[in-house]
Amino acid sequence: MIDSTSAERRHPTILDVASQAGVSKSTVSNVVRGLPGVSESTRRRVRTAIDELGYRPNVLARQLVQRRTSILGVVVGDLANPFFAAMAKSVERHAAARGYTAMFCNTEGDSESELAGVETLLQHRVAGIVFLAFSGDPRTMQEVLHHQVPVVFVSCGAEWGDVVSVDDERGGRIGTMHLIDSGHRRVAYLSIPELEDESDRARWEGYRQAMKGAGAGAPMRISWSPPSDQARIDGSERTLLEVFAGRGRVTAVFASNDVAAIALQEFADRVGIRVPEDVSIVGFDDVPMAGLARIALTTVAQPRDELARLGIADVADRIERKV
Amino acid sequence: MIDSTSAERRHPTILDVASQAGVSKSTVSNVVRGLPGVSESTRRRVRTAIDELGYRPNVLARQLVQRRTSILGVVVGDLANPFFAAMAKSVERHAAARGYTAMFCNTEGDSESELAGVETLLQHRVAGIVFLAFSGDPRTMQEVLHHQVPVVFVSCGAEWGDVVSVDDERGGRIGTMHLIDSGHRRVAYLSIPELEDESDRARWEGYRQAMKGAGAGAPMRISWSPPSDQARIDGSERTLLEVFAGRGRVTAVFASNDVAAIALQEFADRVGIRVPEDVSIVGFDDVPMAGLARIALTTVAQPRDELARLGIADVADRIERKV
DNA sequence: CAGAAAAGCTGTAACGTTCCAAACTTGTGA
DNA sequence: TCACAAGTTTGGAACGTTACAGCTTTTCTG
Repeated sequence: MIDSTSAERRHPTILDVASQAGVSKSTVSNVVRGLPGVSESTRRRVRTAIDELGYRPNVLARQLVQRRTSILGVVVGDLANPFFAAMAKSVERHAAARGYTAMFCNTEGDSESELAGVETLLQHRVAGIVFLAFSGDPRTMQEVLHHQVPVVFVSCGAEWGDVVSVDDERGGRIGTMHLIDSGHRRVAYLSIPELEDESDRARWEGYRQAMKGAGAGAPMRISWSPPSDQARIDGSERTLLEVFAGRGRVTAVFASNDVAAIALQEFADRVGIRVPEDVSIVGFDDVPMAGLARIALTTVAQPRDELARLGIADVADRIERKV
Repeated sequence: MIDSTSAERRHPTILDVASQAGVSKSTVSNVVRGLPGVSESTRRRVRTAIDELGYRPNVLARQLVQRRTSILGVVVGDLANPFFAAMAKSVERHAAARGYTAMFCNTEGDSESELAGVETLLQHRVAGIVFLAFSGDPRTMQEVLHHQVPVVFVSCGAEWGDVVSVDDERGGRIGTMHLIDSGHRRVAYLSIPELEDESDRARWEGYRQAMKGAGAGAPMRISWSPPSDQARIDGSERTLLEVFAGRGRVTAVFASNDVAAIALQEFADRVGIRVPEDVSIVGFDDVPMAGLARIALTTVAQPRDELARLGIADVADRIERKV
């Protein structure tokens, strides 16, 4: 028995509009796309039909025949990380402003998820990809290169494709110099293993240069994974603790990013090290929460919104063949 | 003249694979989708061809014929807001786990962008929509209802559609009770106008009940937009200052969300009000940064990840007609 | 007023899949 | 050896658009 009550209403198509308005689908298509060569009266008639039926063009069909979408893939490391969140927001905004829709994929810094995410994006035939984080995995690179999709790396490094980013090396130098100028000699460099990438490398380089140039102490690199369970001090933390105690202790830290800086600050609080009395911290990125009064964190600001704008402009231009 | 050097290589299609493997497109389709009824030898041959050509099925075409996508629209208020960021991340993760790709649109709390965003999602024929924020605009409602797309509101209210959310009223009551139990009588309720929604209303209701039930002072509502320029104290802040000074001053604040709580904390720092000595603050949401040691904020936790899971499960089940 | 040009409109062929009924292969038992 | 079933494989019709050549009209032009 046919159940007529649950008759599934379907999206009206361009043909429905065409017959309702008494014209051909081509004409409807022209009206929808705002092309010239349609008389004002016809245009009105079609518009009315569209409103009456609540017609919305099927982007999928459109994109299938045009062989390109208006979707931009965005690969992000961790949406919950304030830096990425702020970046993601800007990217979304600029993409929308240029007529693109953003499709995000979160990698958690894991190259498997990154690969899976990129694969999904490519299957959706995204017009371009914006990397806000990149593991460097060659498989991902292969995948992207093979599909010849315009790619831009924003604020994260790669040895291929366009890169839009602040001068990390310079930033590293500036931040470190700030500490040295404040009288510190023993300045350590702190990074989080999960977030180590090209940018980190460049910042480290800037740090090294500054230390060397100023004749300060030997460069010292700390790679530390903040524990998720903040309850107790584990082995790695005991080691960390030594760095700030005893002879030749470090008096200042240049953190590769604000997340590291904040984690360190928090660690210091926990174990009774005072900031900035016992140790000074400078971060990188200037994520929103770094500005909170109680987290007195000196930081090297990144022009996030500008980076996002440039990144989108780059892919968009290439998609639209303007370059 | 034909420029053969820049010959634009195109994505291989199912037909390319078919001829390479010497079978029909139907067979390739069956292999790709892992359907039974294909001999092992054929399956292998097709797989080889796929690898050789780097074939990736065109999701657009697939979805066009199936008349449904595996894209989930996610409407979010402000990606840079830690609460939404954390939520968005969970949503993305759970969606991916169930085979859906998330397409975000950021509304900035503006109902025009919300409408535009939803329209875009609908044009992309998303399989469902998850609202993490909703303005209540009837036009948005109309749009969604007309297209009969499964919708779920996570942690934000609406008078229609499914809602997954914590019991805001109860949360408001608990948070307020906590303050009253600590001996406070004059407890104010603080919200940020831009973030006022159904949830806020319910929390306010819980607050009111607690105040009334405990025979504490009269309910007092503060609606305050934290200034973006934190440099100087403007008019609205002068008023706010009065609340915490003089006779009958407020000794505790229940903040509608952590963003408000943190803004208030920051304000207090700036003008020299000590927390919790001079005033106690309880927030709602438990956003990641609220846990930072130096921001000693009491907060009513939201089971973010659980909410996200439930939300996704809800739409996904409905999309898949399991419900 | 013929002929040309312009304007408006339409029909058909893609786009790359899935779906499904029909057509082949085998293998089996009578 | 034949009929029949089960297991494979296939061709063609969708899906809802856009692109574009071609067909009518209408409007100029001399």
